[in-house]
Amino acid sequence: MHALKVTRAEDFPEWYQAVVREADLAEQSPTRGCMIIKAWGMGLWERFVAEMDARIRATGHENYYFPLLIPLSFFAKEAEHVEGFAKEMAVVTHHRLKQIDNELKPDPDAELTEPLIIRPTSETIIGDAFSRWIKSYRDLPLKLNQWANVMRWEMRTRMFLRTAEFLWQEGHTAHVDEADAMEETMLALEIYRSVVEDVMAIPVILGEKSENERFPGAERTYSLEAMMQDGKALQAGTSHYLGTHFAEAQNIRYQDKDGAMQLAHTTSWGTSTRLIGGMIMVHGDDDGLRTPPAMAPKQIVIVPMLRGKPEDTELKEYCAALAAELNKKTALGGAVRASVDVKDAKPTDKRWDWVRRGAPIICEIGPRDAANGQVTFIQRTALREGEKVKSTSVARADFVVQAPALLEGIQQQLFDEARARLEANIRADLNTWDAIEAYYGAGDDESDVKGWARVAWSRPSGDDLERVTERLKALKLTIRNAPLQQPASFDQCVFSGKPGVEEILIARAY
RNA sequence: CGGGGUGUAGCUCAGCCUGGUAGAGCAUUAGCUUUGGGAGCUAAGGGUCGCGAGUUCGAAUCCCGCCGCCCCGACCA
Repeated sequence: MHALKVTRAEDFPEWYQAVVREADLAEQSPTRGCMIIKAWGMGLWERFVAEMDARIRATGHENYYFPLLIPLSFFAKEAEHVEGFAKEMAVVTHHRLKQIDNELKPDPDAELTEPLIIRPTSETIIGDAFSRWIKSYRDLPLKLNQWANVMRWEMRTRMFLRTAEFLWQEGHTAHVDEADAMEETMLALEIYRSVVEDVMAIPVILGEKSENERFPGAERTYSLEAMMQDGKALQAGTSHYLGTHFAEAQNIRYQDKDGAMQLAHTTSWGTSTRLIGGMIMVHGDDDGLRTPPAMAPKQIVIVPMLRGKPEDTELKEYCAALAAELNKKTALGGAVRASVDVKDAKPTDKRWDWVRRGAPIICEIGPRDAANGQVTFIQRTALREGEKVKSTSVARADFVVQAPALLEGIQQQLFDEARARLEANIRADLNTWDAIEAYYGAGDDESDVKGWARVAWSRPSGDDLERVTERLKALKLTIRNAPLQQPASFDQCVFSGKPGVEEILIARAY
């Protein structure tokens, strides 16, 4: 018997929805395509923010805040950028409501002279500020970051993975030249790798996006690609070298040491609440989420087995003291996060609530444990032994000493499991188009996992690239990225038979 | 935005074909029993059946329109 009614094997999308709901992560809101992020889900996001923000600051960036609303005219400046976002922008046109025919409607007399766009990303308004702030080479590099909500009017939304409104972090920087800006682009990618792999325990492959998958207005786009348990890829973060495109469009110029005017080279990079969805699909099991300890808002949850009897008081004290002792310990680079679940609910219900949320360690302390000075716990990543829930009892002092190593072990275990899955599901032997078609085209049974393929190609451009993506689309495949780590020599291009110049990852994707 | 599905109690769903003003299980509340582990018995509360218009003496049920959600597609840093 599992804690969720749907298993991954039965129906992966249904299972995903069940985890979001049952683990108390988020729920659908009355506003179309938007979600209410609940305490455990928000706690995960806050852990992400803490870890990401620390790394962004440590590398010389500072946080700013720009407006939610952007003048429409700002978007008209960078042609590709507008084209990329025009179809999904929410527009504010009025500043007042009025009762008309018994209905509240925008007041026709209160139309804005210039409509405002709810930001889908902030390149334009930040670029505008850059153009005023940057005058001299001494003003560069300018490295800033913003934590914000953005809105993109998506046709098809999915909790965390693609919502109309989402929370994210967007870094924006300006540099004297390409070399400096490229260094920054790769630095951002490394910051992302560190948080996604070391904190979220999600193994990723870093690489460059193909021409057709680039951010609108970017010169080069790099991504982190993660593999979900159904074999699909999820873009876990992107970093863009914008060249001088935005500098030209928005007049971001500086005077160099010789007094000559130069265009700044800019970058932008972002990660979002989408990663929470990725974490669910990488680490979840049929009992709910398995939260990596470094991400868990509560790493150790203590459930006292209260019986409504006099000894309850002593039991509560024992548990509170245990939590306090654990909180003095250090694990995964920070203080251990342990707390007692004092909610007035049945202990077994509380246990399963925490199992579904994926608390790494759940302690269940009864009067006998308190009397014997011991701790009985279950480990989320080793929940069952056969059909039964596996619990372990150890002396309290030993548990406190071992807890940090236990948490670190769970963190490592989750990462190793995910990495083994990633490596096992990348085919490197599909070196002809026929082989690709045979593999991905055959028996479209949704239940068998079809992972990624790593293939050589001749890096076509323009119409040739268009034809390649059409062929891939027929198999529901997309080009994910060209991994940074490339072999010394290449097979023939699987699409054209020409000499290969690069290897790319192709996969079905979210 | 196209195709398919779906919307009935907090949750999972039955009822709809063959109209007669609402059901089950779980959850909730109360009482009793139980107590090293997703307890048992008894009782109670809870729904303008997604929204709107229509046919009808009468609509959860039939007709029309709209909306949300889920899946596939298109689209998508």
